Amino acid sequence: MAIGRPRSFCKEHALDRALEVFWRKGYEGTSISDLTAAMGINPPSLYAAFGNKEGLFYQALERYAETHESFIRDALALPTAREAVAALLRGSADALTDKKNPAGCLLVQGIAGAGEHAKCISDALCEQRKAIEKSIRERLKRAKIEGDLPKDADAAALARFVATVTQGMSVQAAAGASRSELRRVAETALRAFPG
Amino acid sequence: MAIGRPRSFCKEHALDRALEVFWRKGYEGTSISDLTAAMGINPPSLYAAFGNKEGLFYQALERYAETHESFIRDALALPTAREAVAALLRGSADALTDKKNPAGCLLVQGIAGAGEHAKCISDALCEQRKAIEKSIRERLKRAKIEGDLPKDADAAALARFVATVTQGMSVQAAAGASRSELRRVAETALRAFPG
DNA sequence: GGCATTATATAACGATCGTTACAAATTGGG
DNA sequence: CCCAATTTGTAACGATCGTTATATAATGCC
Repeated sequence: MAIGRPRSFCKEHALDRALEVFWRKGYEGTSISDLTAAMGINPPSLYAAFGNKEGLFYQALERYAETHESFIRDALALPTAREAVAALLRGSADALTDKKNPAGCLLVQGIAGAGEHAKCISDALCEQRKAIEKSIRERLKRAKIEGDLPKDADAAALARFVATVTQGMSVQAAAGASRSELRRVAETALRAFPG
Repeated sequence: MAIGRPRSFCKEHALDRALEVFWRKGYEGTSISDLTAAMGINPPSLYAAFGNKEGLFYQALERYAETHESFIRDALALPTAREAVAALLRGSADALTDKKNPAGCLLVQGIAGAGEHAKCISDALCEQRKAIEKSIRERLKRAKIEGDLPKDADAAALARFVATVTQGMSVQAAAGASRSELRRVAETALRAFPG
């Protein structure tokens, strides 16, 4: 059992609030004041619970991956490459314009001004994007083996294309593009996909 | 004729230096210190010549449009829609990875953390991106009239798709994607284009 | 009921942000 | 040659940045 004065706020709930702010304003655009206001706590509580701003961001990023990127794995689990990519693109259009969340994708919008001191953050987001692209690529490679994607298809190039389109869709969403507009982008992109 | 002590630096050259910094670090990621260091001048000279940080950014943005977006108009002037879009996508791949400049596109990377106070900047970049998308859309509409694009083609959707791909390519370039990788993205995107 | 332990709120730290007084320096006009 | 005009470098402004001392409040253990 814990000894000492008990924490007066829910850590998970506070983390969700922090994620929402980082998502909306980017890492550098978010101040400790913004965070403490949104989380309903004072700076010392934030530092005691999450280390510092950078640590808090990483934890928010982790939570983001769990709660808002899960549709990617679901999509890639579909039986064929085309179904998987279609679900990924359509799911991105929907997720990026979900009115319950800030528009766009944290992995793209969080970059903020990557002035030297935020390079670690920028790198972390970049790594996460590359990990997603890799999971798409692996799925397409498997599809070539399983036969639902032509043997002469370039899995790496197709995966990069799909990742590029979703990242572009994030820029569009942050600029105010509607869900139906992004869905049309997804359908158009699908025309470049074999099969 | 000008009366008073003459300016000791070249305004255009200084603006180019400022553009390079904004391009590399984004608006909010760039400090006045960064700017004065790169421009080789002191703060009062910067403020006398360009107003303030925001004014300087707008002037840098204008210069960016003149010097680094001209390939877009050239591409759209080609005889057919397919040639125009192909040149636009391939030209983007090349421009975004030109080693003489920061990787990526100022209109995408400059967003920085759009904390309230930078909303005007964010809006300006958004407007510029939309203007480009519109010029693509107009070009495709003309192509439908001229007959080199099918009458049932959706000019707005295609234009948005092309704009989305170029914006995604900017994210990829900023993350270190190579020129040949982006060229393959361009070729893949072209497969979604009619004709 | 003290005691160790932990979280709280207030208030401040040094650093940096964008911006500007101020005075010295350099020009053309009379 | 003095004056008005403009730029220059230095140095500082108040505000905010991320972070942390400090003291008080609230808990479980003995």
